[in-house]
Amino acid sequence: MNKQVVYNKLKKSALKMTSQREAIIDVLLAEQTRLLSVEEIHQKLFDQGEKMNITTVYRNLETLKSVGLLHCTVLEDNVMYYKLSCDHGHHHHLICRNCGKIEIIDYCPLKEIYPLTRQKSFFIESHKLEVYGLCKNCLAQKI
Amino acid sequence: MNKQVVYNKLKKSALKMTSQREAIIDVLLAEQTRLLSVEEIHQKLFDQGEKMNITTVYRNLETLKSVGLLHCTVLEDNVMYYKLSCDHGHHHHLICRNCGKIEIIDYCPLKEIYPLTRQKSFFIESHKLEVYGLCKNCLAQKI
DNA sequence: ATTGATGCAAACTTTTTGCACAGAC
DNA sequence: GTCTGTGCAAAAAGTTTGCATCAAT
Repeated sequence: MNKQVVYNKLKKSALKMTSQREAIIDVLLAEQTRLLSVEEIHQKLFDQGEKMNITTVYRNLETLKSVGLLHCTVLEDNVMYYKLSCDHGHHHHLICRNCGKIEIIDYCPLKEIYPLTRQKSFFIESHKLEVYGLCKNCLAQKI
Repeated sequence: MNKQVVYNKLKKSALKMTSQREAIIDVLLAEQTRLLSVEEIHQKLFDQGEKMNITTVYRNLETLKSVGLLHCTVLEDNVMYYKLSCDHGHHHHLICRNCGKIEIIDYCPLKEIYPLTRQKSFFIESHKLEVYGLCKNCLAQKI
């Protein structure tokens, strides 16, 4: 995901580009292989001198989510985590429970699941597959 | 899952059986094919005349979870949902977004995922697969 | 008798809302 | 100029904690 894709999507949705929104998007663009909580995003912005109200962070994440630019999930700690995502290119992730690093899994279980749901007359709308554990680095540090 | 399994597990963990705990377990036993939120559990107890503080519900769910008798997950509405589960018998679910009904999927993606994580040096600890949609009944009602 | 469980109230955390004002288009 | 976005304060929602008391073992 690059800046232009995000900008085009916002433009198409008649959303304005403000300095706050741009800063939030920059943080997300810079951490595309990591899940970030609202608190982490707000803290990173703060550290970069982009001091804004956390309400603004919440509202922008909601906006980005509503136009399909953001993926989010709740991890074991019951905290919501976010990352940029494109509408197209459905995929699943490995998630490091220590550092939040994510890697794309080149596998989707849909083809296995679909036949099973047919026989149960269950209408599939979406699915989630997440694998939790430790990434190479955190494993090496024996965390 | 039946009452005896739950009771044995609690006994082994030196946990006492109180009327409140029993009522909570009964609600969970009666709804083993449905995910329930804390609010729903509390309301069902209330309707049955088992009026207890919601703090007690929270504490008991935490207790049951800590001994491995309870499975929980956060759905699209950002609400935590619970159901009884046994330690053994790992499996995944179809979840109806309308009524919360769940059905077990007779498929686990672990064998497909494991080779992929080996080549990435990712150490798997756990995984989650959930399929969301509409069950037979809710589909028939065109919800 | 001991130790875990409960009720109540208060605190805490996370997220949302209302409103006046600012700023992008 | 219009309409969306922001900051601030307050509220709401969900969950946890401290403590005195109760009750299961």
